[in-house]
Amino acid sequence: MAPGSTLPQGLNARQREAVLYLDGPCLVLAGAGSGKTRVITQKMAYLLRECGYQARHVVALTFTNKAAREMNERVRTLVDPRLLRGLTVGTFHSLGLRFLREEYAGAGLKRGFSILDATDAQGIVQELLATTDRARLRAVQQTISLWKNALLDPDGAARVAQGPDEAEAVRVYRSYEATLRAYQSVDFDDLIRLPAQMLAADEALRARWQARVQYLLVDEYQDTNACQYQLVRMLCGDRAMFTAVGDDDQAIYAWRGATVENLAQLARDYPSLRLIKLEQNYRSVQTILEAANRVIGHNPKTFDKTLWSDLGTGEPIVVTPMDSDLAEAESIAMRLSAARFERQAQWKDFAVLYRGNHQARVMEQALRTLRIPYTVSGGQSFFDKAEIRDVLAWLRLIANEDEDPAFIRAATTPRRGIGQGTLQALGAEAARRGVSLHAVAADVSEAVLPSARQREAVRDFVRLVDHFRARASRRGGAVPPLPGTAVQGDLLAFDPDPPAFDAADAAVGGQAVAEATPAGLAGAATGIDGLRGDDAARVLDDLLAAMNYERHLYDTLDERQAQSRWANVLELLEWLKRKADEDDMTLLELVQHVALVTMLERADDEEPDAVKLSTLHASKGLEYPHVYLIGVEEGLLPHRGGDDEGDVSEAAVAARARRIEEERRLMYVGITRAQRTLRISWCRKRRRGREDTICEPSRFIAEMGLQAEAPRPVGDTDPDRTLDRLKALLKR
DNA sequence: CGAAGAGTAGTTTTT
DNA sequence: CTACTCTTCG
Repeated sequence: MAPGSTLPQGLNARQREAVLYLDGPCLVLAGAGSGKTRVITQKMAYLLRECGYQARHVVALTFTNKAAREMNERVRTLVDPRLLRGLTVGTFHSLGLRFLREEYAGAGLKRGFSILDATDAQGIVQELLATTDRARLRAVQQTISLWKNALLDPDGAARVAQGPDEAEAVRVYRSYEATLRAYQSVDFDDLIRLPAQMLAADEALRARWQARVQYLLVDEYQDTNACQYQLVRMLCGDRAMFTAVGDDDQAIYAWRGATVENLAQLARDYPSLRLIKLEQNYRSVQTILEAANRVIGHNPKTFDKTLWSDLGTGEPIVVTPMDSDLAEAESIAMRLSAARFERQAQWKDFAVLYRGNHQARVMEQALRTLRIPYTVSGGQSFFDKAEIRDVLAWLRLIANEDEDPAFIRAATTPRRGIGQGTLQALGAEAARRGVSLHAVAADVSEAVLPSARQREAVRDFVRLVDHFRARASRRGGAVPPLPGTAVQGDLLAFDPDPPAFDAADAAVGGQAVAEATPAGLAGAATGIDGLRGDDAARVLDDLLAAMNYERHLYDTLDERQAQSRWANVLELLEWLKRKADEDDMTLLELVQHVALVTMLERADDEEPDAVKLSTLHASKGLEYPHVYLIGVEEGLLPHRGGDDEGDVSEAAVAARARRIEEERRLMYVGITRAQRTLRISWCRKRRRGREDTICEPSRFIAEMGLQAEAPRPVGDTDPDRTLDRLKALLKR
């Protein structure tokens, strides 16, 4: 589109209103498929091109990297690149990280603080709880996370905690926070909580950031939690120049602290809030929308909203009972083949959606036997793979030597003579002195480790780590600084205004209050953060060589696995080098960032022609011509929650009802992914653990109020004949 | 200390 | 069925 053409374009009246409204706070209730991304991107374009907003003053927040990426791409097609410099389109978490990168001192953090992912955090909780009971571990971690997201500190949590389990969780919460601080680390929740709290507490800080964020757009607003809401409010201030876009019917993240009430709360906090509803759906045929409307009609409504479309009636929705999950998968695989042929469609026109990740397994198997190409969404992320964590542990340790989890991982993989016993001894001493493992290891004494052999192993390891730390700190052949030397320089990749920070405060214990003086940054690229560009690439290669990691892989695994893992490591290296270069980030900044990133970036070349397998959660925001919704049974969808079945107390009943409502919204999300056809299946029998269980069809199927379709399994003969042909083919 | 083997438990959703 | 954990042995 030629810059200078009039915006907005190709919008309906409501969408247009949402884009043009700039007189104050604005809430857009955008039903599924009603073009909300279009509204946000067009509004950004409008702000930048027509209203004279500078890009660096406009911030758009999303929940997922995927959404952020998509928005970025779409806005790039609308606006001249020169006007986009400094524009922020990112997740809440990445904004929080950016904030902390500048304001770390105010949070009591050092510059090279680490971000612990869920796995790291779980390790800490496990240690504190001294249990390996998986369920209990998850429960406690979850509870702590919910408290954090509700802006409750351990004292606050103690006030609301009930029962012995929660009392214990409070205890763990307290130690957990102390541990994070000792590691100079933050977890995912802190990335939002800390900025929100700091902004609330410090007026000058608030003023500075409010000057920076002059217009804020928030996507998926129904999924915000108390922290995120607070952050939004603090960033907007009384000026309240923001647009929030959301859909209460698609709120599916209550389990991680999101509160739909934030939608209604917005109207209370901002009486001048302009409410705009988008109800025209551009995605689905009427049959599908009607079913979706009927299902969601069973939920109590905050905002009334009825989707409609003019895309025609469409084919009826088909519900099929299956004998087992295996039969379901095989049947769907065959149907997919048949349907692709009959409809002259592509594989990527089909999606199979399910409640839980584990359901993908059976489906994958069935697709593989029929040689149907597929991609699975979610699953374990690239950065969760063992080999990736192994390498990253080293980098993290170099960036932040206080981070014990990284120390432990790096010290023990590959094996280098440091095992349980050694670590225990180091750990005990570290606890006694209140310092990190690295600090103990750096000058390990005979009193701590009696065995000379162990001491030698530890010393070798520390030498290696320190070697790379020195390399990382060195610039142009200068002498490496001593350990503990203050880190200088504040090079930010994002070019924010004004450079909110000077550098020297790190030298005095990190608590110095920052003055908003424009920092003289010339020649400040010393210190550990200075590692960038070509240096980064060289150090990475050397580090990997020093780790002897490839050898380790081939020693411990069979050829095939070792090969694939090594390939992953190389890919990580390439990615790190490329990113460091592209985003002009230092390697160690990048290492921080990695916890937040999924490697979607490589999928951007072109998406392959493959059937999409996805959880319902991960499917939000996407659309497919033909959707198969599988495992639609009581107990799975709605998922049966905790074990408060017998509990008839008012609170428990209410909690159960709310859970069902959320599951219903999940069903709604699933239905509204479909553009043209929707097939739903459920299993009479399902393997659960070691036993088969009998299943009932989900109540949501009845709630769709479909035309009383006769429960004939051979309802459509044509595809079935194709199925038989395929079966015969397979036999041979 | 570490590797190989046997047993056992596990299945919601994600930044 | 698998992936992970705990145990035992070298």
